[in-house]
Amino acid sequence: MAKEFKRYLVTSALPYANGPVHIGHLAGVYIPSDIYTRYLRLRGRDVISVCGSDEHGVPITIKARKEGVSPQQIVDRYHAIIKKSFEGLGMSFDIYSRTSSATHAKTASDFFRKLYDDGKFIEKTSMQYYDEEARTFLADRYIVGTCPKCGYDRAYGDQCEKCGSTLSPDELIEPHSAVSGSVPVKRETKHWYLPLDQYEDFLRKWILEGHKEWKSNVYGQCKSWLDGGLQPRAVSRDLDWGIPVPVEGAEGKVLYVWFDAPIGYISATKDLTPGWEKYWKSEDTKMVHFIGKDNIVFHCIVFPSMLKAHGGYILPENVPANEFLNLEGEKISTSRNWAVWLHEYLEEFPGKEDVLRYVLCANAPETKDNDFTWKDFQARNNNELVAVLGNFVNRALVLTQKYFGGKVPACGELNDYDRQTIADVAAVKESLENNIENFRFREALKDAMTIARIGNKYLADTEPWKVIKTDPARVETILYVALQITANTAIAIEPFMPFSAAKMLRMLAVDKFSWERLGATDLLPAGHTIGTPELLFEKIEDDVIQRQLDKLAATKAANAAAEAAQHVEDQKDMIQFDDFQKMDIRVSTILAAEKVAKTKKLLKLTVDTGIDQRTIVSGIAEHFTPEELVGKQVLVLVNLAPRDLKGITSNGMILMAEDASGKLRLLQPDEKTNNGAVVG
RNA sequence: GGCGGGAUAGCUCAGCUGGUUAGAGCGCAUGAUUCAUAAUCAUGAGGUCGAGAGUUCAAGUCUCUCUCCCGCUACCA
Repeated sequence: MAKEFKRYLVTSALPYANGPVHIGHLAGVYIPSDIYTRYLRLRGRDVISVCGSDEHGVPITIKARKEGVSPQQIVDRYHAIIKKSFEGLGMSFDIYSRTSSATHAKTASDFFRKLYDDGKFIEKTSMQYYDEEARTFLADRYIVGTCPKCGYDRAYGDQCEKCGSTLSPDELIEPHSAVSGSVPVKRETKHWYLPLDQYEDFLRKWILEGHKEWKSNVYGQCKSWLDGGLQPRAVSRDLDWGIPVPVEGAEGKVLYVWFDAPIGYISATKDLTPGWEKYWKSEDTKMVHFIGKDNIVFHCIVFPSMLKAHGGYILPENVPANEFLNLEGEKISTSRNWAVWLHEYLEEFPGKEDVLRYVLCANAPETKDNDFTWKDFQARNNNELVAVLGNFVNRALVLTQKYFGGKVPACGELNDYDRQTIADVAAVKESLENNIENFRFREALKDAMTIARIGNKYLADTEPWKVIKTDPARVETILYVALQITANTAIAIEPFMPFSAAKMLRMLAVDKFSWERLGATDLLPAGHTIGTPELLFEKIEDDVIQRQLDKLAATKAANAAAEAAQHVEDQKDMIQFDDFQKMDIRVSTILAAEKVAKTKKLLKLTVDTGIDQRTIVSGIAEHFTPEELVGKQVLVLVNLAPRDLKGITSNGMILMAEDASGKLRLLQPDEKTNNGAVVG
């Protein structure tokens, strides 16, 4: 049932070049991808691993504008940082490319053009916001206004970063352009859509029937999308940063970043090798996409549909998406600087690349979100890498130096226990391979460590330091076996910890071992002289960990300060007394409150305004329970135009104050007052 | 709200198509040991498998309801 493949194409999600890479990216995508790739290489398979920076899209242009530099300067900066830090961690991409390259521009452009020429797109015109002053269409994120939910006055047209609500530009109060500050107008614009609905049958068959072996989070998500019905998806944008839509009359339009990014895998392969086509167009190539869970739909639904529409390309065999990694119990956030940045780690922990690789693999969010803590980092280093792996290697080598002057002793007759130990080591191979090929890297890493554990036990049980006094010949055999186990360890840890594996080879004075020899007992021939033992890993002391924790605490304090500062919003524009007089605010009493069905935030309130009893729908269900509201007096803006929410007409607005943490408070008279009392 | 994923020893996780006393690593306790970076080895104590119902001779494993966490999604003044 398992298909045979002649070659492998491994892709890793393109990091978005508006910031450096952090441990979340590594644990979710890059560490697994590198382990997989290195493993395949060791086995002598034909494999290439491609990656690169994703350098288009709106957020980069916003960041550039904020800093007063060009988008190109932004991506140049982060591309350099990311590329260098990946190298520092030992990521073994065959190529790390970028989507601002000439190859990519041509590849993506040609790809679009082919689909266009073959009539695979549908064209649609729609009304979009347009900035007349800057003469440009505005992406949702370029429209800024007041959030209708929380009142934050710098909410974007697609999302409010204060309260996290998803928005559409139409919902913003007083929308204005982030480019010029002018009030945008709606104007007609044409875009190209990929009719995903036409690929439903194909996707259903391919994924739901053909790939039941995919991870449950991936399969489930795909099923959810397919069952919900797919919609045509726009693949172009009105923007001046990106790859121009290669069609007449498409000035000012570029390819949607999610259309061009996955094509980046193809262009990277082209830059790598003239023989790129055999990796992308031969059915006997196994393509695997390593991504995070936020990317599932693009890699399982959109990109495959694009490839299918184009024709001639293979589809991914598997898309092993990981969940997310948290940091010290909180979500990693680039904007809030809540992260451990790879480039900083490499500077602060020189020579400890493998420690990070080990910890992130051992704690990878393979089945659910996980938490990275510095304390766990320290414990895994000290109790596992130092105590189990480093210690075993050290014992074996030091004993060899001590008793045999660094020469591998001859192997005498093996007893039953020796044979059993050797068999135990050999047995690890199958499990390890099986786990890696099925993307269970945590388990695979455990397997690799098992070899060192077996080694420690072997030495404890055979006690060469005692036997040397009575039976030196037996010690020769014991250390011969122990050294073979050491050599086996070096092979097994290579995909996970390449730096340490290389160091072990140096200590053993060996060039390389082939993976296929894992389990062998003649890796180091008798008489071979090994090198000088060094420590493979070092203990990490408390003060080092404390420094990292202090750093995070400082970040937290800085964020809190920034939030507090941000909270006191600028005074709004002056108004005249008459403007204020227009507002009719009354003291009212809440008579009844109930949750609006099928919503999370809405409460349907019945209030007595003194004027009448009326219904008001308010988005406060996350802050108040219906019970605690009933009987309370509040201030109500009663002459606000009615608005329908979830089919219920809301006649007015309850006035609230929001504190720095986002919590809402009711405003009420300090003493019970008659309903209908005028506020002014 | 809809959909998907997750909830198993103090911590991080395994538990395949339901079947004897629920496993591993770390931590903890006790003992052994000293070649080794006070590392190692052995033994042990820790779990009403998120809550509640149901199907079954038998459920962590199937069904339903609920709670919490994460993601996607949605006309939430």
